[in-house]
Amino acid sequence: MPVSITTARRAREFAAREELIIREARKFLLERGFQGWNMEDLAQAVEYSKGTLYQHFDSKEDLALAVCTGSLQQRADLFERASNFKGGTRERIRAICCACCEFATAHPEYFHADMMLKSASFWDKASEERREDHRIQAGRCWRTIQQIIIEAQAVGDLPRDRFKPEEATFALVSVTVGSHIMAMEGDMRVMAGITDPLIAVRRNGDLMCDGLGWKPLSFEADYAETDRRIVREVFPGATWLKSA
Amino acid sequence: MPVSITTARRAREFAAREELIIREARKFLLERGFQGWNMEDLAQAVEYSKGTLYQHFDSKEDLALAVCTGSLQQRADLFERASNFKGGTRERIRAICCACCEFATAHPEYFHADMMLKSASFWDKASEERREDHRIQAGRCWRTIQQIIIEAQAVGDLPRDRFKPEEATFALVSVTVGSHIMAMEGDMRVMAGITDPLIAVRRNGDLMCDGLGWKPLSFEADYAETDRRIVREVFPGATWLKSA
DNA sequence: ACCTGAACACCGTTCAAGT
DNA sequence: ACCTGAACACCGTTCAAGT
Repeated sequence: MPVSITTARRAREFAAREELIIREARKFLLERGFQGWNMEDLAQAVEYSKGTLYQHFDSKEDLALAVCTGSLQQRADLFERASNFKGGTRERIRAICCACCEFATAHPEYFHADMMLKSASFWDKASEERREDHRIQAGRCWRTIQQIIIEAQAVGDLPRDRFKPEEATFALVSVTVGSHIMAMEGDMRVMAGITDPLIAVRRNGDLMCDGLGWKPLSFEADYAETDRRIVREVFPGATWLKSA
Repeated sequence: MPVSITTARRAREFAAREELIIREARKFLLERGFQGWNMEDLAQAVEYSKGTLYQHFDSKEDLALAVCTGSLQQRADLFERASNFKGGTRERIRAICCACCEFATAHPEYFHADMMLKSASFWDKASEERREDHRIQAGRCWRTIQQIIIEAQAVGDLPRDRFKPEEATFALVSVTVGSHIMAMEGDMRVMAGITDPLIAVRRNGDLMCDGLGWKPLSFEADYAETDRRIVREVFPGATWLKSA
């Protein structure tokens, strides 16, 4: 038997096993947080030994980063899908905010995990390859927003003279991430009188768009119908709009 | 000797030792992150045994939370100082943003530490007393912003009909926290073309105020002189304005 | 009454031995 | 060639012994 056939199958099986590990690790991260499980638990869940886990991942952190990158890839997919929504630039950026909601609903563990990624010593313990993978997906998310902004400035929906496109992108990314993080905290929700976190996140995105001068401004137009169209055309089956 | 005199002195000495431990732990957190040191290291640094550390703190997390609460208290102090700035409501909220810069300069470890606080299993490991202390200081920060917003709505600088005060407070808190977090990341700074993170944070705060319709809007007025006044009157010796 | 540090427990990681 | 799990290392936490 030619070696190449065997090695190809082996490579597929190896990749499939890696997927299995990541899938189980995602469940653990979601249900118990990074500290709430150990490599022994995970080895039992995937029915391999601890040693085998380390054939795939340099460290527990490396594995957790792989989980996060997988989620981030889906986030980027949703962003790109949203950016193709047929509508004005402000409606399309609204679709991106809806993609955030869709993502947050599908990956409720992600923002907790994202906090983990931002704690100091985490990245050092992951392999350069995984870090690069993460950077690629983060870049896709960034560029999707950036392109809508460039287009909005080109067609005159967004002022050209007040800021560079990347400043606007940074503002939108910051407010979205910040809102998600803040809305996760119970105390914060009480103080802010938040009943539905995702509505609060979309609202803040809206306010930032208004601040950028992105026409038509949120209080000059009624976007309720746009939201319904976004759900219908881009995210059928979405559950996060009903209470809006 | 009356017992009460001795116990009073003991209590003072105990409190002083706790301060010492927190001070050294802050240095470690700043220089090495939560994982970068152990209780043995800290015991040596403060010249007590590990057992003594546990007379003060339930766990390493409990101690780290105490460090963070200490920082947050100073943040709240700066906020309250800033809110007394003599000027319009929009100038006063600008002073709060400057307080954030002052705080970020004095406590560069805080935002990394804050990420740690938001990771899942952290709070469980801290004592209820420390959690309550942290909540109190967070509440002070929140209320300082909230009061300026209420005042701004009362005097007509801020629309009354578009949102409740707590929605506006939530928006401002979210964008500020989100901007700090995002501006910490090297990749993000490159993509966003950020040279000075604190300028980017203030800029985003400005854009959110514009989005709220907080008059006078940032592009209708020149706040450069206000910034200089804020530094002169509230934060003399500040280093974060020069490059603005 | 207070402090100490040896001992314990837990878990991430490695690697010699097995198939 | 690949997998295993005992062994190791590290460190947070406890508590019996000491002063």
